[in-house]
Amino acid sequence: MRDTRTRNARGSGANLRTEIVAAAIALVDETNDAASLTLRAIARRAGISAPSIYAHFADLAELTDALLAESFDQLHEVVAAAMRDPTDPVSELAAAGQSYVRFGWEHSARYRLMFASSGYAPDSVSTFALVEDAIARCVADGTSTSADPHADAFLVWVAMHGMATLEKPGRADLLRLGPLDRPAILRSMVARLARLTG
Amino acid sequence: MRDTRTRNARGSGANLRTEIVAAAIALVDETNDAASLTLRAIARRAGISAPSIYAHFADLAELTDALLAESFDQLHEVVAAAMRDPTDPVSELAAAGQSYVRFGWEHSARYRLMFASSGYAPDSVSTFALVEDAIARCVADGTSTSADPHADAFLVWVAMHGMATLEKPGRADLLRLGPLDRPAILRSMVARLARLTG
DNA sequence: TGTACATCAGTGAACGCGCGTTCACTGATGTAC
DNA sequence: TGTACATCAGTGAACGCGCGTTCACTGATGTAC
Repeated sequence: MRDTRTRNARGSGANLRTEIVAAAIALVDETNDAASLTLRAIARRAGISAPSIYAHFADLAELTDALLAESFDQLHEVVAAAMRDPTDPVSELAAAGQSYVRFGWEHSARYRLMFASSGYAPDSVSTFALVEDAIARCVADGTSTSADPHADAFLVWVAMHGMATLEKPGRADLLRLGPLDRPAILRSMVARLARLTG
Repeated sequence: MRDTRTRNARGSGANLRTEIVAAAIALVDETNDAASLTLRAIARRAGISAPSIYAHFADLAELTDALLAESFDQLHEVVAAAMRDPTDPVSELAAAGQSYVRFGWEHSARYRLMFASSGYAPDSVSTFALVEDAIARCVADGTSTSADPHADAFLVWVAMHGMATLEKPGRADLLRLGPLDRPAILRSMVARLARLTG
């Protein structure tokens, strides 16, 4: 790793900042453990020496902030992308839920870190808005009887968050639930909380 | 702390085990940070030397397991106690939800630790059963139209877990939700997911 | 009843480790003359 | 066109710290004779 890296050309040293954040994300995703996010481990992963990080971040906390900001951007983009395919608002809402929960499952430690300390971060507001808009379109469509899409979007979000963090594929038998149809379970939750008809 | 402690009488050295677990719980609750759970910090908090822990636990992991087991017991007892007061099943279900979520808020770091690594631990099954029974009583009562109390209890649980970990009092303004009536929000979620009537 | 002894509930010092951070430095490269 | 120099993108060694764990020990106390 350290051997293969070639230094950035003069004037483009800022590229390393992006590489460092990417290395931190790869590290927490692969170890699936937020505790492995140390400054030295991130540097090793990025193929640089530990002090090099200080040219781009004041300290580890600032690096973590950048990781979180990038992660919220990714989550928003994943959900927004999933909502582009469907043609009706009910399917959009379902796609939002599935993609959101999938992100939580696939990046478990990172997702938990995103919501660990600060409650829901300001950066999650834009993703919340996607859900709210979808419910509003369902109401306009006649497929939701929600009287308050804003409040109901919050309920849906809480449910998505619960699925993303509580349920981990492979442990279902503990509750004698049999093989769980997770997409169906999430659809049920979203349908009831967003007051979908039919 | 170290000064005030007097050693256990001969034959009751096992008492220290309980004290160590209590110290670990106090530590994670007060710092609200699972990373502060180090063997040395726990020993300091318990007023003993670090090596003393090894008489009762093979290593830090075993101590953490004991902390988690005790915490799941506490959560179960909190929910069970809250369900003893009400006289109708709908109120029982509401009380279960409120007490569960309150536990998550009041012991935030510890609650997250409980569900961090292993998904929902086997120890949570008994608490799940409390919810399932309450829904079944609602059905028998005619106050729920649930066709599958077992599956719907899972949905309710996911919602409770989501509330317990996502929503932290004091940040509501971020989503322009105004002052949130959290008990009412939780009641809405439970009512819709458990298919309560009226 | 007195005393030697085994047992129990701990302690203090030490180890090697990875950590965040600091400091003086190095070597390539664009720029001024 | 050649060369001195400033700048940039990093590096290597070192620091003090808290950590988990090991080890030899200490001192009180119950028990056997």
